[in-house]
Amino acid sequence: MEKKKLYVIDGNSLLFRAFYATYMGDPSAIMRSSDGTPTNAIFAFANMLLKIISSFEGGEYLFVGFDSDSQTFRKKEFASYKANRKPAPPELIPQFALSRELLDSLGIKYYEESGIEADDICGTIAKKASETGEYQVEVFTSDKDYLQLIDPNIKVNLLKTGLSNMIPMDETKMQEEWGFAPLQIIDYKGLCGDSSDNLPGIPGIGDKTAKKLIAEHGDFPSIVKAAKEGLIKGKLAEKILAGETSGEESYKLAHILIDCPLPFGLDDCLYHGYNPNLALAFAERYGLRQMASRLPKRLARGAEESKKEYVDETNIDFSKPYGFYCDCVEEGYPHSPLKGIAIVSGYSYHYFRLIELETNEALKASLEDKGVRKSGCNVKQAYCALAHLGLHLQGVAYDSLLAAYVLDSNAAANPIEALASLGETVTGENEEKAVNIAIATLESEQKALSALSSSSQDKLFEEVELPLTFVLARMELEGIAVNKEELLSIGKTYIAKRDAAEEEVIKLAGHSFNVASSKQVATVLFDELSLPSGKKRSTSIEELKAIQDAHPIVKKILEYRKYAKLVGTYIEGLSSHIHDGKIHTTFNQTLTSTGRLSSSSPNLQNVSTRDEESALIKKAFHYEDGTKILSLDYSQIELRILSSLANCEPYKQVFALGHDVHSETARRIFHLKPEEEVSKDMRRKAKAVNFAIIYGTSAYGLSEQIGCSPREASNLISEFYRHYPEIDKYLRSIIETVERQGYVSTILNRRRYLPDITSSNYATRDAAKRAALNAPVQGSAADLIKAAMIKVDQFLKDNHYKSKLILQIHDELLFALAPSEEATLPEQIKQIMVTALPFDVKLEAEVGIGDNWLEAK
DNA sequence: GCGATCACG
DNA sequence: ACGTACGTGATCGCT
Repeated sequence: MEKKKLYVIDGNSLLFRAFYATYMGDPSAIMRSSDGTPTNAIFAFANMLLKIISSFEGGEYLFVGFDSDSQTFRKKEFASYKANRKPAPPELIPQFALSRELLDSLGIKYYEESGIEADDICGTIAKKASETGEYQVEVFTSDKDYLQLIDPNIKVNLLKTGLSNMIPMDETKMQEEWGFAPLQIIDYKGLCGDSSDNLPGIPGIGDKTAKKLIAEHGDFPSIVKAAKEGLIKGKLAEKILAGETSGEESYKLAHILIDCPLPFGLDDCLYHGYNPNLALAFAERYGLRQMASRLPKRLARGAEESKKEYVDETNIDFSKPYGFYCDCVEEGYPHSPLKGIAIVSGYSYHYFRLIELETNEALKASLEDKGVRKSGCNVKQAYCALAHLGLHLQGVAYDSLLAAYVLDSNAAANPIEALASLGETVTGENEEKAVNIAIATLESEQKALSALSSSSQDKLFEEVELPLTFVLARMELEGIAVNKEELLSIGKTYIAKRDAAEEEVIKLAGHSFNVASSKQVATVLFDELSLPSGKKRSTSIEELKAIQDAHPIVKKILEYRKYAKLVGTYIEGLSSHIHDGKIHTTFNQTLTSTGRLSSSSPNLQNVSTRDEESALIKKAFHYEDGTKILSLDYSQIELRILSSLANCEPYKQVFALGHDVHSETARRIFHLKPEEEVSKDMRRKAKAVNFAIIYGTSAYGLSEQIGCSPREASNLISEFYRHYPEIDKYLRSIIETVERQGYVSTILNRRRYLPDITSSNYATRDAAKRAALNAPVQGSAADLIKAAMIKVDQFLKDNHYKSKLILQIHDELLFALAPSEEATLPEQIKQIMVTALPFDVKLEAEVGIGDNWLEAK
């Protein structure tokens, strides 16, 4: 029989921890809501609670116990009890009341009572549950007294530092760490006391002696008895007898009550989920944006209070602002046909089916009227869907999908989850769902816009992401020309080579098997041919390259893989997306956590380019009417941005002088004299060092990359930092920032939240650190090219150029270039690109023009 | 539906 | 002692 789960939290203990974990020693720097109320402890406390309830699957019990501020029996009986305890810091005091509000808003049961302490309440609840035998109890506290509660049904999670670093203690762990049973912590406290509670214990007895005495005599009374009877000798006995009274007092005080009469039962602790309206109102009132975005939506309870009634109304006034949602056959796929459009104006709504839309001139005119303010969700898809009907969507001032993404790039990429992150629950199917998305979009608008403005992200939203969505829509609609016959003819040579390689592999193996199966490849290589395998019997490129000289089959397998990939993904994959001579990709604008775009169906951002033979695929990308391909590529964009963000003069100087950055890094880290040449190998290593810096340095990773010892790699990194100390300083400040505020920012205030930065797991936390180091650089590069795309698009439109922006590949823009514009346009676009954002470093872009994509590079 | 592999910046 | 560079998407085999 599965046991029920009960989580018991010592509220006071955790609030103190939460406060100091986010305090940083400066009262004026403390996190506050807009009205000045300190919220740092609440922020961390909420995160901890949300982490716990996010793991809930239903049927869990959760309870928080608090100290009441008035007298407790302990204080009454012992004047000195907790007398030395510093009063709570003034910034924490208002947060005690807030914590109750927080729990109410999350629907979590809590209790406090004058005269008893949190540990007695928690102890009583925990033991009550344990005694039924039906519960597994998890207690959370930083107070070691709680260890006495441990039994086969109760675990105590002791918080070490901060809130996420905790040690789960059970009977076994207790024995290992303390050398005695849970209940003996009381005897221990009687002997040693507890300085934080001002309990003296027996003066002169410390940790070691206490443990020894407990091991020899068991409990506190027996120890005193032994001393009296002369079983304990000398100075130690004297100390025990002299300190008996104070020890007795400490011993008594260390007992946690487990039988307090409480006016509620275990059933009242069953967690039923939270009311999203209450929880979001709380988060909004105190500016706790992260809390809003982290509320697990599975646990949201249907809002009890009656919502304003929306009515289905065909007669909508299309001249007033409205919300809308274009309902397509396939959600998120812009080329998918429109089924209908949901419109919400005031408290009226209507779902216009395709046929109703096509015959409603007022609605069509209004969609194209830039004077009518509209709020949508996934406006890029709407723009494309309407464009297919010949309608030019204008006047959109808000997109809830984009707003959710700007507020938190970890928020989901689809409408339902994005709206959930904005606090709107969307239900229903089909037409009803479309209407509800439009309603939720309208209802999310005010709070999302004010959240954007309070996080200084309003410009990013209004001037970058929203205008960009229309640029992307037009790029998707425009597509790129690809000649299918040429693509397939290039594919024929790949197929021939793939099949030849396959035949060879089978021959060398001595029997037929599926070469495309890595599992079967592993069997052949490692079992049948007994070739040495790296870890985990991996057959990845790196592992195979390492053993390619051991047997001729290995190179043939690599060859097979290369051509199989080209045929499967690029020849067959791409040609299936060619319609009427063009490929229309989808740019996902709300997917990546750094701010980059991604491309899918098909992905045109990963078309082969690195080796010549594979890059031939790009030859098939060309126009039939003389239109050329123009490619503009930012050079070393991430390194330039890093030098600017870090304000590193010597590094910026490399770019200002137009020097080769990898060679310059090589000169420095290998201590070359001015007249000495940079060897190819040095440059290769220096390039790897530069990348290691952007990706978050790890000496081991770098050593694997360049094939040297971790020691040497570590030296190279140190040398880099020695020459570019500002970069060292900047990267350290990034870590400090993410640890303090939980997120990092780009030049345009794009944020990346990294909740894993507080993980108790080293690898998880370390990965979060590397992501934090990379995000401002990768994200600012994304900001730059997005700003450039909007400006270039505007420029082409303003000057009636025929050339069109057709692809973005992170640091590269691809255009369909009208031959008549070849002479002047490329340079003008380049100027726009290198000045799109004011980075304090010289930016460069390489221009390439050709009849096809390969030639343009 | 997921892991392994490999394509890109 | 840990585990080992950031961000993506498509295809395949396998369960």
